[in-house]
Amino acid sequence: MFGLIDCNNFFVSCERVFRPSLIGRPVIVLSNNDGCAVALSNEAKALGFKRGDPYFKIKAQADRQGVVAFSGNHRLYGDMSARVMSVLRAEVVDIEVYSIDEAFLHLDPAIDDLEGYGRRLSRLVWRNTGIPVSLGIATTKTLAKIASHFAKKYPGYKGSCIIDNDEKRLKALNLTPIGDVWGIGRRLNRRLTEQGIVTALQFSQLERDKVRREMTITGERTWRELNGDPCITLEITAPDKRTMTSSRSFAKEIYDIESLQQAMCAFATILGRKLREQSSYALEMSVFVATNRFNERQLQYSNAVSYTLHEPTADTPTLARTAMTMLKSIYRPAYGIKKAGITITRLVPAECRQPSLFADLEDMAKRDRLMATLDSINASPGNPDVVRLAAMGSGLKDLTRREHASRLYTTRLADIISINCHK
DNA sequence: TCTGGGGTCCTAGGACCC
DNA sequence: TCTGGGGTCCTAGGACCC
Repeated sequence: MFGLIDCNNFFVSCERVFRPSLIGRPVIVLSNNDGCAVALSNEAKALGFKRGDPYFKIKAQADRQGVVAFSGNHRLYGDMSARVMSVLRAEVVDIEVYSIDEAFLHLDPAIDDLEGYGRRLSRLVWRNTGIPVSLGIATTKTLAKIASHFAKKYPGYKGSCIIDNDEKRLKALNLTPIGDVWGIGRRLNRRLTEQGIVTALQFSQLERDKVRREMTITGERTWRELNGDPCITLEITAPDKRTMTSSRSFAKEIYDIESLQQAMCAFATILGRKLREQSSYALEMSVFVATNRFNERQLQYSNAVSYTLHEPTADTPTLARTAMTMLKSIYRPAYGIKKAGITITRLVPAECRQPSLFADLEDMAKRDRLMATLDSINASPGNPDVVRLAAMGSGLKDLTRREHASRLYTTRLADIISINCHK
């Protein structure tokens, strides 16, 4: 059997662990720049706020209604996620970490009371981490997803819902709008709805060949999974990333190249660290800039340039220097840049790294050692990112807005919570 | 004034090979 | 007047996910 654990309103729940007084109150977590609402508590949803709402449009109403807003604190969320996953890993046979707030599980079919087991597992995660979760159990991943929606929606399930026979399956599919099915996005939802297919049950009763023809192999897989035919497997080890991007929107339009170069250094720093984390090297890099697409009065400009490096690299200074040079070729002083970033592609694993014919191997080894040392210093919990490129200046801090940030409760010693006990 | 960031998979069509 | 057959690789665009 497959299980799908989904953390409820994950970012909001992370904030509430350290501010329990916010439990039961409307809370939202904002995207970069305090731009959009990306996570909402049930109370905030009940007030009509939606994921994706621009904060500046809802702020007045949110303030009036006592909504507490947080800037995204992704370091905290990443650490809380790791805690949740480690609790799960200790309990189940196999686990696929599917996203920051979700994991698929292989459950031992020998367990006779899966329903009770699921409830105990949900409760254990909550007890050990403070994060409330919903668990769905079924014979396929897609059905487990549906089961988890029910577990989340109806408190009666006590955190765990199981679909283990055809009667339950058909009932659940009939109650599930087609757009809520994993694999059916906005476009397909509209197309199917136009054809009168509005529930998952109706979709599952279409002719298989027709689904294959109109929705390709991915649609057919969803169809099979809904019909109880498992064809999406558990991926226990995450494959290496094939591309990586680091990009940001800025708080204000940027006209000067110095600030953009500073941002490039910050992006290169992030990508260098991520490359080294998965022991990969990048062979190609592209840099992009864009004006504010929402500002209709402004002349629009967006451009990108890409470049093949002389040899695969994961060296932050090399990435930064390259990006800054590339930036110059697309930089136009007349345009206010609202968003910029770097994408690296053609990533190769360490064992396939081929230096150029003229490479200075000693220098390469030296740079590798330097980066390893840098990573180990910056990994220290007391003070993350102490060593960085001078060209980075204050990095993205000055260029982005984060007015409602919470603390790094779990990864920075100075931010640890203190509790005052009164008699 | 203020609108996120980071990924993957699949297919069609063009380029190119023998 | 007549112009093969079979294959791979790459990329852009569209779809999806969180």
